[in-house]
Amino acid sequence: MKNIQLKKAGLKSTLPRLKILEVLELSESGHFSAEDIYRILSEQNEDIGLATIYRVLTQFESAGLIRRQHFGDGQAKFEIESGKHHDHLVCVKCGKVVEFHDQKIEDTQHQVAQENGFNITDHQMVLYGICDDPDCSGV
Amino acid sequence: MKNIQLKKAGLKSTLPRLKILEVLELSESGHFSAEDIYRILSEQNEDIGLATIYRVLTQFESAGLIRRQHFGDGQAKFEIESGKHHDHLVCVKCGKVVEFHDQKIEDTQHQVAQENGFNITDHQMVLYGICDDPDCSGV
DNA sequence: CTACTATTTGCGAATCATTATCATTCGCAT
DNA sequence: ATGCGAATGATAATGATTCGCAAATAGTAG
Repeated sequence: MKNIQLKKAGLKSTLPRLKILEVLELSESGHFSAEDIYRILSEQNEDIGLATIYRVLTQFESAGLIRRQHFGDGQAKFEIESGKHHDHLVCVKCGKVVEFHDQKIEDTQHQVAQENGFNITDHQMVLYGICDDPDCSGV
Repeated sequence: MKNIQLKKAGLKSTLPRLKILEVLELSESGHFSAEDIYRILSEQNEDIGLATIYRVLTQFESAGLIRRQHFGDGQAKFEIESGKHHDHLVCVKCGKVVEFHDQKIEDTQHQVAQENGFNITDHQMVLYGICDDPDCSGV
């Protein structure tokens, strides 16, 4: 279970860490801000301090359990590290986030980096737009 | 000159605006934080308040004179809107920023968005890596 | 099971980038 | 030169995130 995951990551199994991991893993949508997690846990009557959430998220990130994303609004979003690299489409109206992967783009990115003498360590691509949910494009 | 540019943008020609535009246009590197601009102007003994710089940058952005970029460090970077769309390579060691453009990637992005029912309004792609400056990859 | 020590947590204060407030100053048409 | 609305500067306020430190806890040794 989750306590094993934490052990592997070199982190003591504590209630806050288990609960936070649970929230991150449970959802489909999967892109949470620290504040989101704080709110969700509060609703479950788990009184975990916001500072702890930030600390734990940073530890999870270092341990490679999660990834930190920036979508242009002020706050960082966190998602489980699935191992499968992907990029994001973000709806600027409703905030919906869709993941996608395109090998052609990935390959080209590396090629471009090489041409410019860069050794790529990471990259981020976010496409902003309006999604086709009736609530969005419909209005 | 620059005061014409400001007029066209519907902005009064004032000293702070002229000076800020000057800084943005003068440099090669071309990616400044508000703080950078504040520091540069201070060194020229132009005592322009930081609040004004933020305000003016926001106005320039709305007017389409400049673009706001987020490179993952906390602060926004601003660059002159050249009209030619491009993306960025950022050196995580020395902070060097290189611009590039690849039509193949652009086309694919639109295609991906379409497949997912998104109507793209904007996008951002940043490749992070280590550049080939001796100071960087060499050390 | 109990005691011990190093970690971890919680709380509030601190920090950083950015924005808002508001009195003063400035640009520009009269 | 005058007047008025827009722009500026200094500072307080905000939102996200981090720090500092005392109190609570996990994992371990006995």
